[in-house]
Amino acid sequence: MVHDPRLSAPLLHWFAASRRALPWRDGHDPYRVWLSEVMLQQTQMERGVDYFLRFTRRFPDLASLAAADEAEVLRLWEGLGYYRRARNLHLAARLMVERHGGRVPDDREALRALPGVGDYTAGAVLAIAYNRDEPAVDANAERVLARLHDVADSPRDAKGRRLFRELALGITPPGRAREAVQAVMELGALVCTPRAPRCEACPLSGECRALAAGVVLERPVLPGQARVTPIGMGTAVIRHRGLVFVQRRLDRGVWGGLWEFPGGQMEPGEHPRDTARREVREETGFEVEIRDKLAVIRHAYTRYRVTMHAFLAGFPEDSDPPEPVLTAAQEWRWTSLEGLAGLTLPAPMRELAQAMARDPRFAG
DNA sequence: CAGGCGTGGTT
DNA sequence: TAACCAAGCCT
Repeated sequence: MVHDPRLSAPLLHWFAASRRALPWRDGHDPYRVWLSEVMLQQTQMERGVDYFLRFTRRFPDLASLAAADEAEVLRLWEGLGYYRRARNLHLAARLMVERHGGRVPDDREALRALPGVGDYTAGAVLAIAYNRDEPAVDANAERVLARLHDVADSPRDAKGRRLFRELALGITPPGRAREAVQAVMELGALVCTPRAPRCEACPLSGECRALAAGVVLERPVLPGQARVTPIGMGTAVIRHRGLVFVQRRLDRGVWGGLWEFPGGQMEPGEHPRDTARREVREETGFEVEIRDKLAVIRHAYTRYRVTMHAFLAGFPEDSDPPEPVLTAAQEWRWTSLEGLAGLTLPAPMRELAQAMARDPRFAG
C-alpha cells in the first residue's frame, strides 16, 4: 500500500502533543527498546514502568544482562508473568554477545532468530531503535487499523496478518517509522480503546470508516475468549526445625523455573487436605501430616481460576525428613521465611509467603 | 493452526 | 462481578 499522508499527518501531529513520557522513550538505545518491547508483550504499558526502571538500573546494558545469573533475572521479573520471557531474554542477551558483537542486530532475520522475538517485536525494534520503515502490528495497531479501514478480516490468520502489515505501512511516512509505529499504538492505548473508544478526541475520526458505518465496536473481528475453568488446589507448607520446604519447578509449563510449595489440583470429591498430602507424596516422596489450615488464596491465570487451600504440614513426631525424590521439580531447598525473599515465586505463592510472615504461628 | 503461557486493571 | 483485555511468542 502507498503511504497516505491524509492519515499519517494528523496522527503524527496528535502524537507529538499527546505522547506519554516513558522511561524507554528517553532516547532510542536498541538494548532499551528491545528490553521494553519484551517486557510489554501482553502487558499493559503502565505496569511495565517500574520493572523497566529496576531492570535497567541493575542491567544498564546488554553485556551486564548477558553476564547475569538466570536466577537474578527471574527475581527481577517476579510478578510480571509469562516467565518464559525472562529466560528467553537472558538467553537472547548471551546470543547477541556471542553472535552479534554485543549489539542488538538491525536486520529482521537476525532478530527473529533470537528467542522471544516474534514478528511484532522484530518490527518494533527495527522501527523504534533503527527508524527502519518496518511494520510493527500489535493489538493496538490491529484495533486502530481495523476501525480506520473497516476491516472485517481477522488479523489472526496469515492472510489477515499480511493485510494489517500493509495497512500499517500505509500510515507510515517513509523515514518516520520511529514516530509512526509508536503513534498508532499510543492512539490505540489512549483513544481507540477496545470497549469505550473516545472517537470525539480522535485525530482520525474524519477518516474512520468503521465510525462512518457505525461498527466501531465490532472491529476488529477477533475469536471468542476461552471459557474460564475453576480449579481447586491443595498445597502444603512443610515445616521442620524452623525451615520450610520449597522446590523449583521444571522449565516447561506454567511457572516454569519458579519456586513453590508442593501441591496440586484437587480431584473430584477430594478434600484439599487429602490433596495436599497426596501431592506431597507424589512430588517428593514425603509422608507428611497435614495440620492447621494456613490460608485460602484465590488467583486467576490464563484460563483458570484457582482456589488454593494451603496447610501447615510436618513429619510425624518431628522426625528428621528423608531426602526428597522430586518428580515435578528440578531442585529443592529447606529455607527460612526470610530466605523466600531471594527466590522467585509465582504470585499466589508469594501471597501465601506474605500471609505466613504475618501469621503468629510463624513468629520467632 | 490452536492452545498454553501470568497478572492485574477496566468495565 | 464476571468477562474482557493487554506494545505476543512458541510449539
